[in-house]
Amino acid sequence: MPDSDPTRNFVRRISLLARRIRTQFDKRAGEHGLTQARALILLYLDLKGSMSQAELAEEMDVERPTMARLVDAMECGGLVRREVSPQDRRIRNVVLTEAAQGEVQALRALSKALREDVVAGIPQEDLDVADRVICQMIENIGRAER
Amino acid sequence: MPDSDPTRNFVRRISLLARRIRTQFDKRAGEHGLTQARALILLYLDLKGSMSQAELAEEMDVERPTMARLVDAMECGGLVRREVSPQDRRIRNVVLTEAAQGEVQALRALSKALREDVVAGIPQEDLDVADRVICQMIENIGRAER
DNA sequence: ACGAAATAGGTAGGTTGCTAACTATTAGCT
DNA sequence: AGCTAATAGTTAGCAACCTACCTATTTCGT
Repeated sequence: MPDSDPTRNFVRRISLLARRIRTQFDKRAGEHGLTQARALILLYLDLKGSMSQAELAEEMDVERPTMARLVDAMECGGLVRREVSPQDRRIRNVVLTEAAQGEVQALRALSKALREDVVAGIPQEDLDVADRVICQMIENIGRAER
Repeated sequence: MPDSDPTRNFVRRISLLARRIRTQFDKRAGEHGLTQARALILLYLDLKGSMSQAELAEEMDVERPTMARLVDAMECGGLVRREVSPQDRRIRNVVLTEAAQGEVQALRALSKALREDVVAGIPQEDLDVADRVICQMIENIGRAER
């Protein structure tokens, strides 16, 4: 960790990078009436077809109320439907509407393009190291939470 | 970038790490009635004595309305005071109250301890690489915004 | 000196996170 | 069968971000 000063260190840069990427994603996805979080839900549902809110929340590493709110907004926008699960009456399975399915390819392309912008000029081995570091940090912070 | 799938990649992990760190910081700082963002402002003001909102916003890489709102909350909590600048009538210099000054050492220690938890077991050379990668990404996303 | 451009702070509204707590349902244990 | 614990979804409230836009002040160029 190059900077030990809490006002100017790695942690702040991680947060800044995450925010900037999100803002840029939102901007690019805005033409589809989507944001990063919502786009991700679309992509997950496209992959898996139908998921409960709790499954989505777990996949996306967010809490259940967050997911409920996101799904609310998307249901209002006609992008997803909630269906009662035949196996368990607590569960609301979330599925894509036809309107949403038309967006998926564009979102994949958009996401790919943004990623390419973000990693431009960075050697693959450096990316691998950074990835390992981030994963270890996530693990470390998880341990610290106990 | 090891994962090209937008539902499961480095970008998501960056966001997750930032969020987890913040949540843990908030938890630890909560005993002082503070959150990460507010603590940072305190630390900046402790370093520099008095700063305008615009300066604070720039140092912390947030937008001015965000800073205004943070300072509002802290002013309400008796942690900072706003003073009109003698040089420029637009500017509100933000200064620490005495109550806030008593928190600074504790916040530094808390911040240091959390950082140590986050980087535990990671070799310094890996941390250096990761830092370089993050900085390059921030630069890349800045370029992509234009 | 005057007008245009830039800057500082502020308002309003939107988004996405979190926690605490609650109700309803299911799973597990005795 | 009955009770407890866990799970799914929801509500409420708080926090921190962003953008668009506005007013007031200062700076800059002519």
